Amino acid sequence: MSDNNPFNHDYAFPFFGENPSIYANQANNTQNPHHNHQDFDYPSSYMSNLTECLHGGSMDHYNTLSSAFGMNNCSSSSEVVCPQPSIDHQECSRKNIKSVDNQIPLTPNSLISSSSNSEAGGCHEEDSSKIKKDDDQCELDGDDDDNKSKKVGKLAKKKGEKKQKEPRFAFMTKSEIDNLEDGYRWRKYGQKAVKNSPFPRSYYRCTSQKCSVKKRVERSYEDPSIVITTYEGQHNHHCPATLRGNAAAALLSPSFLSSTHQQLYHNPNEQQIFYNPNIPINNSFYNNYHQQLPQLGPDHYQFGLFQDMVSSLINKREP
DNA sequence: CGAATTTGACCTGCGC
DNA sequence: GCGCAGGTCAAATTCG
Repeated sequence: MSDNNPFNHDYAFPFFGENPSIYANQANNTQNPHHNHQDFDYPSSYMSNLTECLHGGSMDHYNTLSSAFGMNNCSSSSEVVCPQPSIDHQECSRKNIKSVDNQIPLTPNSLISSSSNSEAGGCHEEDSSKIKKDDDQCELDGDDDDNKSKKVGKLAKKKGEKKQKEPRFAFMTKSEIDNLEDGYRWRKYGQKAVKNSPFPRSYYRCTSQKCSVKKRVERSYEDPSIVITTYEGQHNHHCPATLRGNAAAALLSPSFLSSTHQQLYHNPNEQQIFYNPNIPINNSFYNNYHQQLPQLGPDHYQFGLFQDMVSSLINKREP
């Protein structure tokens, strides 16, 4: 696993600014009517496509979302990145972390490279795994280690059957909160130390029956204020906790926005537009705010720049 | 007391 | 084949 640069793996990052200087003016301009986050003019394409993505649609929705984010050159991508808040990194630091290397791996190559069919259609990967492990268990008959064989029996999968990776959808957000309230209910099933990072990665599964959607939450070690959340799979049910059963509605609900908003204003250092995870820095944003942005031209505010930024963010690591 | 989280062990895949 | 890192399981623990 030598390459953790998501851009080398079909990842697609939507354009969320990260360079504080870019938003400095915006942040300090309390007179700006747009400074009130609740008054923001969220691009409608972003909203609708996000809704589709979160709510489970076809792969086309991922591509559509990419388009909404101005990532047309990544249409074949199965992964998209956006922003969103989550864990308290101080809390992470407090926790016992086994290994301590680090690197921010938004991901394993396996994501992209692998392909098969066992997990499609909400089929749990454990199911196929169990089959193989059961086979192994048979082979191990007579072994003395009952616990081991028991455990092994639950993890296997059929020989020659590769796990199919669900499309992933990731968010990068500047936030002190790690776990984004997205309207769905999640159960944490694991936490792992990330190589070269002091911050662990948490694994969550949707608690709804028959829904195999997973989510990973990790914090950038380069910039601890940045949280990377990755959704894998698509919900096969309605959002349990909200408005019109719409996940995006939940994500963008007044309560969520206001809580985010409050959080931002409680921290003077976060009075920047970037911190609101619901605002994509795309063409719409640029068109609306370019007068307040550094005079770099629209090209500098699109995919390429963000890619470089995130690449360095993710790849920079000490030897 | 049931649900959720924590955490060590184990599995899988990949690079060397 | 081996070692490493990511991902998952499940018993133990904590929480509400």
